[in-house]
Amino acid sequence: MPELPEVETVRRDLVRHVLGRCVVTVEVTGRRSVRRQDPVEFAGALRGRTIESVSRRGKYLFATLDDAALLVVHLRMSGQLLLVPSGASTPREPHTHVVLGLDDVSELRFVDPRTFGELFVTSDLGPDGRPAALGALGVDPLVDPIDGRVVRELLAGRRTTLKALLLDQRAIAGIGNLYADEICFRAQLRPDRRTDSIGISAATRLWRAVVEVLDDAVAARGSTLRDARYRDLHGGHGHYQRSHAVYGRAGEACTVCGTPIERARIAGRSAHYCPRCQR
DNA sequence: CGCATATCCTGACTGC
DNA sequence: TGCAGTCAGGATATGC
Repeated sequence: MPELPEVETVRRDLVRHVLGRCVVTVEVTGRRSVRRQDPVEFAGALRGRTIESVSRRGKYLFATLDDAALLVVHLRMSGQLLLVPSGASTPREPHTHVVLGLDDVSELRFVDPRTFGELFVTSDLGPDGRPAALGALGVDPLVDPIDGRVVRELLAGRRTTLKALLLDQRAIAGIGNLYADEICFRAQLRPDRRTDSIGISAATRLWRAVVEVLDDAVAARGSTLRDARYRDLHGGHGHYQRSHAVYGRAGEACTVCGTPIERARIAGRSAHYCPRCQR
């Protein structure tokens, strides 16, 4: 499931391969993937536009068009953006819902079996330059400069579990279930630890873990799990799954102390942690 | 406020 | 082997 590192990997691939490309054709076959606006309006807003930059905040991708509108993409659970050079030769995968034909005869395809993902084009931007239609998005650990004071405010500002805080996109944007668990492990903090009980040194450790885990995962081009739901722009796998310490490892030995990794339900999600290394 | 739960959906997995 | 049932999760809405 694409989280910040996977979305960032796709963003970098897009910057490399579709920047400056003009959208020539737009085909919407999956209505659910373009559900915020009329597909005809969506197609009209894209056709003839050139992609000038690609940015990201949390798990949202934004492609800035030459008329200053934004193409917004969220992959949610199973969405993939695939760039296929010269359209006719490569058969479309099942669940291909949107196809953008580009002026270099490549195709940008949106494939999404579970149809939770979505695309839309908007010019209605808030004062922060982000689409007004999106809910509040918190700090992006790889985009926003952040100091210890901000981290302590985040932690003290709510009485909840660490896991719930990490998953709350209004607080921190980009972390999902997998990376939340890996971050807690790296920070040596239990996912069910109350945020208001985390002191200054642990808070420092936590933020270092957030940035390190996400940086490492981006360097590894993200995590592709057994279900192979995440692919990069060219259909390739990430390999950060090889570095997972806890996620998906319930019952297996902790890589540090050998204690079996436990799995519990925290904040409505499965959580994996080492009961010995994490306090 | 915080938390749980339901919703959307399909594919992978589990258990009989 | 095959089939039915369960689980997975990102964002959002709603109820307690």
